[in-house]
Amino acid sequence: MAATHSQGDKTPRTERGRKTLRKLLDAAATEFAEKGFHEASISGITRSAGVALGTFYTYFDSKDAVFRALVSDMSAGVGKAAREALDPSMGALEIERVALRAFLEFAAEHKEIYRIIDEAEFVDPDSYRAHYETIGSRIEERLKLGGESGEFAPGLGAPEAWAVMGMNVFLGLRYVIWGREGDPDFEEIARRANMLLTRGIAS
Amino acid sequence: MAATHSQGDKTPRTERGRKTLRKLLDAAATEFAEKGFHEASISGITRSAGVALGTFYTYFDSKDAVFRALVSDMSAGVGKAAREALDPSMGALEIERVALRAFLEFAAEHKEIYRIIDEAEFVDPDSYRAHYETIGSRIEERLKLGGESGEFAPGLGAPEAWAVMGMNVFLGLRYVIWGREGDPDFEEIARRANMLLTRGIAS
DNA sequence: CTGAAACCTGAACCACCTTTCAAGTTTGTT
DNA sequence: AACAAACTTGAAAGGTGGTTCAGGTTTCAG
Repeated sequence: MAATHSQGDKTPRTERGRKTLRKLLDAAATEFAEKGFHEASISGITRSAGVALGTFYTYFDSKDAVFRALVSDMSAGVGKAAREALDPSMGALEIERVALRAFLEFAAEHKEIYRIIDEAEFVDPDSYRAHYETIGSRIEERLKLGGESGEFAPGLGAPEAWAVMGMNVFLGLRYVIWGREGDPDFEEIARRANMLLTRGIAS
Repeated sequence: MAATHSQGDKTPRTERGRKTLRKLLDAAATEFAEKGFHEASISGITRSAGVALGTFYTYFDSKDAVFRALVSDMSAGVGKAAREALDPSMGALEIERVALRAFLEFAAEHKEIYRIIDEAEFVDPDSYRAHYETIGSRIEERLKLGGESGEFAPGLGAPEAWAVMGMNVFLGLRYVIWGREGDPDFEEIARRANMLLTRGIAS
């Protein structure tokens, strides 16, 4: 998970620096995911990264800053995972099914995301909102495209996009983060959600 | 919003005590909603309630305890609102539409809910999970009932229930909490979500 | 009326953590 | 080799805010 931290004259200039930054980011992801933003401590992060406390401030201005860097990294990661799984040659419904499965798989490999994105609601509300609005817009575009091609009903828009996004997020919460023994696998979940999109739940 | 705090020998025994407890709970709801759990302070709560700092500990064991009391109150409130809006004589699809509209309206009147429930993920994970699992089960039951009556497809279960719940929650987030000028009204949102449930999004 | 229980008060205690900084070490370039 | 810039270090400054407590006030049953 690469660090694309936009601002700050804090970019490392030597190999050693880049390695330390990486160690700090990884440690921060773990620490925040395990304890949440407020319970997490800088000293915990630096200890787990194996560097001194003061080193942290060579790379980040504050606790908030490292959290923000993490949120934008993960947000970008989700988008990337979806984009890579998709292929414009797929049918519109197929695209939605594959996107959901890719999201579930990504979440399974990065369970931290839920905690970190969710906590952004409190620590960095703008990023939180931006995260969901970006994803929502992307879904909305896909729905509109499907409408134009005749595969979807015409007139679909933001409400349907947010409905689809909410569906996906909650299925991830239940079956990935809170997954239990005997739960259906991701393929099955994606199939059933896709069925719902295809024909609804009416008989 | 009544306080049904289960445990603790902290129940007030006099009229004055009951009034103070109420003031503290109301103040806490506002304070937590405005600032979030960690930014909120006991002294802020007591100041806003018009009592001394120490008084807080006459009624609650800790900051966590008052938060937990609030979460279970609000969780109960959502359930109550849905139950009151529903009527067994309605058709299965109609029930889902009305439940969503009732939820949106309840959320509009109690915007604190989103912040407080969401933050429970970090402060009181068990309550958070219990909240969604309770609601999910209730939806699942409705879907199964609809299946038996023939109005819904047979074989609907937890995955569909969580999909519906996610849909509802995200529509609330986008159109109630983050509502913008020119957004469709709740009736319209509920109608479109219901359309999705009725026939999906395929043409 | 009266006394015990309930309730209220707010200063002080205390534990915890972010952030700073001055001094030392390493890296990479000339 | 030699030097400046980059990097590291950890003690300590500086703040915050939850929690306690001893002493005062109010309530209400008897």
